[in-house]
Amino acid sequence: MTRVLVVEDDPAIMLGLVDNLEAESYEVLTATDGLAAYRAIVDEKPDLVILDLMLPKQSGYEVCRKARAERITTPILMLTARGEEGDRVLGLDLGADDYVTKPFSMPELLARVRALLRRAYPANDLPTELRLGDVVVDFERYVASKRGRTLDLTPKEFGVLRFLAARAGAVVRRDELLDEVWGYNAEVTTRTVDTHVATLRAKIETKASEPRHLITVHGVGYKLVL
Amino acid sequence: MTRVLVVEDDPAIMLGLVDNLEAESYEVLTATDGLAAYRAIVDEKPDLVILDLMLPKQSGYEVCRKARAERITTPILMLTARGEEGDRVLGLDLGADDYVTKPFSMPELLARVRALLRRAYPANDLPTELRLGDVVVDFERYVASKRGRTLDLTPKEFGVLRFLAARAGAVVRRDELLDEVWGYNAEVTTRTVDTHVATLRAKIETKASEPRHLITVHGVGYKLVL
DNA sequence: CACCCCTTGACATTTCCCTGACATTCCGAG
DNA sequence: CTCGGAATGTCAGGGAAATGTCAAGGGGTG
Repeated sequence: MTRVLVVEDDPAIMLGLVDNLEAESYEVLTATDGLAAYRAIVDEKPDLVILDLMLPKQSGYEVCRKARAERITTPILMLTARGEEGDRVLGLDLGADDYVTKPFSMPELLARVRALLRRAYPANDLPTELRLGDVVVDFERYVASKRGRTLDLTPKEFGVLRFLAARAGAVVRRDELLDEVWGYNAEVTTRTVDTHVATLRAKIETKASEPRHLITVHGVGYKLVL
Repeated sequence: MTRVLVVEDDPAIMLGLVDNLEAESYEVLTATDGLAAYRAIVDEKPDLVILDLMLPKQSGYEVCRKARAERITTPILMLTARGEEGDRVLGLDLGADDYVTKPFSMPELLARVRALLRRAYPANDLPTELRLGDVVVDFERYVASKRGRTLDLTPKEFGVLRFLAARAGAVVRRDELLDEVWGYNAEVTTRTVDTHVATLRAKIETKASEPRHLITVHGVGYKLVL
């Protein structure tokens, strides 16, 4: 079962979080100050951490920084209050993978938790390999080739291709791609997705102007046809 | 018809909410204090509650907690003011399903209402597939074919067809189609619907002048006959 | 510093949507 | 049954919106 560590000193918020996370059938661990949080991360190795920024003894981003310094890659979702605007950027810099500002809506937070888990542990529903005609992509090793020739794909291109492959055949909207590949609060235009699809086409399609695999569905998004 | 309970003590905000909700053709109930709100939730069993946080007699927070304690699962959308972001507001996860902060944008609020209702009552969902004689439509892949030959349908055509399919056999009025397919505040003539039905007929009917599936019900709307 | 990747903006191109005009059909009144 | 008005069918053009394309610039990294 997926284990989530919640670090929060406000009892009311803590209660809400625990209830809702348990309702989604996560196993929930708790901590109410920074030092305990860090110990829990190290000792319990949760699958995900929800970390309040303002904490007794040691702030959330201290915890975050320390964990990252120790090469702990557990995904961290930071909770920030509205006034702490500048901090949120800092939090992301220090290694948090996403953040939400308080007061937050529970459905949104749960959605982000799911998204983070999906991105961090892709083994579950993302493919490790893809074959498209004469193109072979190995998502684990980040290697791709076409007729034996190496294809240089960028990380984002791998990400886009992989997510499209996970839903092969179905249409994926641009904002879904942004949420999953770029992260939930990437401040990026949906047009960026188009460019990446374009460069992907240039690399994997035989004729980029007449794509046979990376298909545009006007007004909706893209789909990958095997 | 969907019934929405609005709990708000400020007459101006109340009026705006009621007007807009009724314009979206919800049936609107009202209450102006916490006690009346709780009674209304229990007695009237609305499909959704829009609940102001600061209320006379009993706060929205209290109402929410009491309702949840009684295992009432009606979706609750909490209204909070910007200044009220004390601990109590932050604790709203004790049962509210979503919140918006005042001042809020009406389109956003309406969007959240729709989202909550969709999540809470996923009953009359849209079909993912449709078979009409020799026509097959896959709404997920956005693919349609007739006797194996690909049919090029536009997004709006998919939308119209899908909604008609959801109510297969029943007559759907033009304004219903506009609301569902085009969106609630689309500024479009009902005649536009006719055009799209016409193009759909040209594509999926064997003889467009004698439709066997997309049937006109004079003076009312259209219906899809399987 | 040089390189790579990402992002964005401008511009070109494609696709689709809406409207208006006219033709046709439907339905109720007489 | 016939007629007239209203509703619907049909069609094509203007224009908006979505997407394709390309190049330039910024930020990070080695």
